[in-house]
Amino acid sequence: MNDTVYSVLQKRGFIEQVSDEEGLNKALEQKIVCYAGFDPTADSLHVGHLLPIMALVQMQKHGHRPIVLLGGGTAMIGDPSGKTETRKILSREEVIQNTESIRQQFIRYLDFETQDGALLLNNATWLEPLTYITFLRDIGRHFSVNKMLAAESYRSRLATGLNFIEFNYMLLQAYDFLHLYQTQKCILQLGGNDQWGNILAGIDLIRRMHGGTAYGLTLPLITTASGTKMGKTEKGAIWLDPKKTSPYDYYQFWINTDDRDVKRFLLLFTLLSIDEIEKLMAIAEQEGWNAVKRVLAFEATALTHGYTAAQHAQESARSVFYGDGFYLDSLPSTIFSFDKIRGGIPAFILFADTGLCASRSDARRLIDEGGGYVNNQRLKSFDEKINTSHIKDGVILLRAGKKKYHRVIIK
RNA sequence: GGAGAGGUACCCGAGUGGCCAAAGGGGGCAGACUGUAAAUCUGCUGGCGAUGCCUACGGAGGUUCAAAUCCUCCCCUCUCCA
Repeated sequence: MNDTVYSVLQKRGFIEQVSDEEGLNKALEQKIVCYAGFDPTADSLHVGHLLPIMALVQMQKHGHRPIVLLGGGTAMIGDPSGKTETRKILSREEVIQNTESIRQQFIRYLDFETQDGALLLNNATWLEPLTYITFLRDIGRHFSVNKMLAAESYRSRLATGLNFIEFNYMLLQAYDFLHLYQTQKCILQLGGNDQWGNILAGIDLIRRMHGGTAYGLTLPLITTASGTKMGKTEKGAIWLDPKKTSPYDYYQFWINTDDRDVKRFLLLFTLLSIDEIEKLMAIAEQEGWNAVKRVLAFEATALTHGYTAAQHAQESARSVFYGDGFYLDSLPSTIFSFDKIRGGIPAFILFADTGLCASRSDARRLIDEGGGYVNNQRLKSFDEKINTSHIKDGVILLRAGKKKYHRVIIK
């Protein structure tokens, strides 16, 4: 007997809370339609979105129909859940633009082509035409303000302040669920745990208006073993768009996973079977964690950027960390003219101009602290001149600290 | 609408005329140690070819030799009352 989706999701660590475990299990015996929403608040998805995506992937893998709901309408409002303060309201143009660029990114993960394949919808389609009075009468009357205020996502905001526009977010998300229930027979919503209240509101609305039954399942908030929110680094999010986070950096992000997180991440963010993952754990015991982290990084990169890009990233990493690392095109790089360095250019200016350092002052600091390298030779002074003698095969290899490499291509 | 409190760097938060590019903590970066891990210790953490100059304590003006600090107006947030 094959495992059901539910038990797979459970074993892999996808499940935080379920509205009605027994009922959902029963419902999952048939093919169902489920959805997860993604608000286009930026022009790319990031690693934080990966969990609901992978959950949808697992659903599709097990024969169910996933809907990707782009929040072109809800993004205009701004979800207060899990946020400590109101975020700035995006302009219409931004939302539309973001929606377009995010749309493309889902194609990698889900199959939208085959019959009954995944669907991609935008809630702006039905939210924008709503009229206020009608909405209040039809939908608004089903909501108890007392109940809403008791919801964690709002309660935590009462101290710091909650704007009325945000207060409405729950209604809109509930309405989305209702709409998908009516038009697509969608009976399950997946979402982050901070969405729990919003999801329940949808289930409730469906019951009140149609006497229908729907389910909700929330995914755990993924924090790393060291306690930080996953996928956020000081440089900002790890994006899924290769133009914003290169496949090489993406691969490096996964390689740098904390030992304690490796197994969990393999289960959540790769499609390797549970058996295979167990085997990898045995390998970690014998050969050390790096071997297994390479598998994690490769699999995760391949899912997001494709097999070839993952291979390139892996080769670059290997060459840079274990070889001389010169010929690798997937490292971040900048092209400079020969003229620029002909007369010799001070190292700190070069570091700043490539973007490897945020400013010249930053570059001076880095080099003063012994963290600046050219061709893997540590620089002694920030104004050391870099000139044509440093070019090897048309490239000067810069390095900041232990891991950040940058190629300067001289043309 | 009324009364009160407040807005300081990436975040929290001290500072109530000069010694303030602004204590302390967190975060981050670098170094050492390592396994491209974790933990620990040390240094750094606005910009500028730089023992100095410029910009910065919600915004705009003003007082002063000197303003994060005092005054005026404005904007925003919170608490209580309506």
